[in-house]
Amino acid sequence: MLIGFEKHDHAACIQTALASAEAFCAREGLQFTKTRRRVLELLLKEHKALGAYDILGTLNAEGLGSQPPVVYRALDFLVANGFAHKIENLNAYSACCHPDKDHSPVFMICRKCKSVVETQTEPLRDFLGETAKTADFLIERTIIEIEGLCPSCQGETA
Amino acid sequence: MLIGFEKHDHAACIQTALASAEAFCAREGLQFTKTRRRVLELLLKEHKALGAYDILGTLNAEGLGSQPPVVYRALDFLVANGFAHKIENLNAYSACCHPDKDHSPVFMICRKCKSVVETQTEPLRDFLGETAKTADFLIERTIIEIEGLCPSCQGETA
DNA sequence: ATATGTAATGTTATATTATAACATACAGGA
DNA sequence: TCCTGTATGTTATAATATAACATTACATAT
Repeated sequence: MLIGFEKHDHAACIQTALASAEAFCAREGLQFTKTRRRVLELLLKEHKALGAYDILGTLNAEGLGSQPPVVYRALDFLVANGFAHKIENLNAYSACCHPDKDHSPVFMICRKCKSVVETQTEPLRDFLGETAKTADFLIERTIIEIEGLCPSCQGETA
Repeated sequence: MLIGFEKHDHAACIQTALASAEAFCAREGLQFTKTRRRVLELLLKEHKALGAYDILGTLNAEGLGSQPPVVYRALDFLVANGFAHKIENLNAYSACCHPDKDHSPVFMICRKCKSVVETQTEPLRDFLGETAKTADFLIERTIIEIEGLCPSCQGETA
């Protein structure tokens, strides 16, 4: 299991994220329903991006829903509340690794194994803020995705 | 017409970009065919992102092709050679404003009017390079998109 | 406990974006 | 001329996403 492409205690990683989401929902009066929780669990399983229809396949097998709106609603909820992110480059979704902090994430995405590492970005944020200010542009969201090869995929053939 | 959300001589803008693409193709032995040129012209018309099917609609009306592969092939060519960029956030395409330089573009995208401004990013690039080096990640492409409201859309209702 | 309003879910259908696969044409060099 | 690589034409389908509307669950005010 990888984070920053390094091994880590992933079980703890999952528990922390779930507990954090649960606490946040309780605090904000949001419903952390069965389907929403399950989708977040699936996203947390590995540090990879999952497509909506991959997730839907699992939900369907588990009797939690078989139609696209089911998974898109759950994903919208998770993204809106900062528990997950959409990886625009892949049209796929990834659990958030830093759900507590207000942040503009930077993703490193391996084009080969689809592993996703999320890091932080204060300096870039400032720089982009300056850029936007110059153009009188109002920033609502920043998308920073780095596509390439993770350490373990660099050695392998093509 | 806008660039950096300001008025400019857009006719010149278009001519420069087309001439630059033409010269590049001549130099590299690439075929700047009728369809490829037309798609680039359409992308250059305004500093907005166009969807593949919008472009296809025009091509079809002009007898240049009616099937999706026609437009996707042209777009692939333009993107591969740096004449256009894909805006991942919109699943749409935008002409490149700086086709001569090797660059990692930064896009400011108005979610309301879909206007797109492309700027440059040396400092970010260095910073992302550092980040990637730390993680031993090999960068192949960087995607930086800022979503928000352009100056003229900020005043308007909603 | 019951009515009411809001949030969530179920379901059908369809829109939008993108590619696979294979056939044909065409240009330039051996 | 033939070969080869590039481009185009065409059919079909895959993959991603949303609209629209019906139904259910749930909190809470009465």
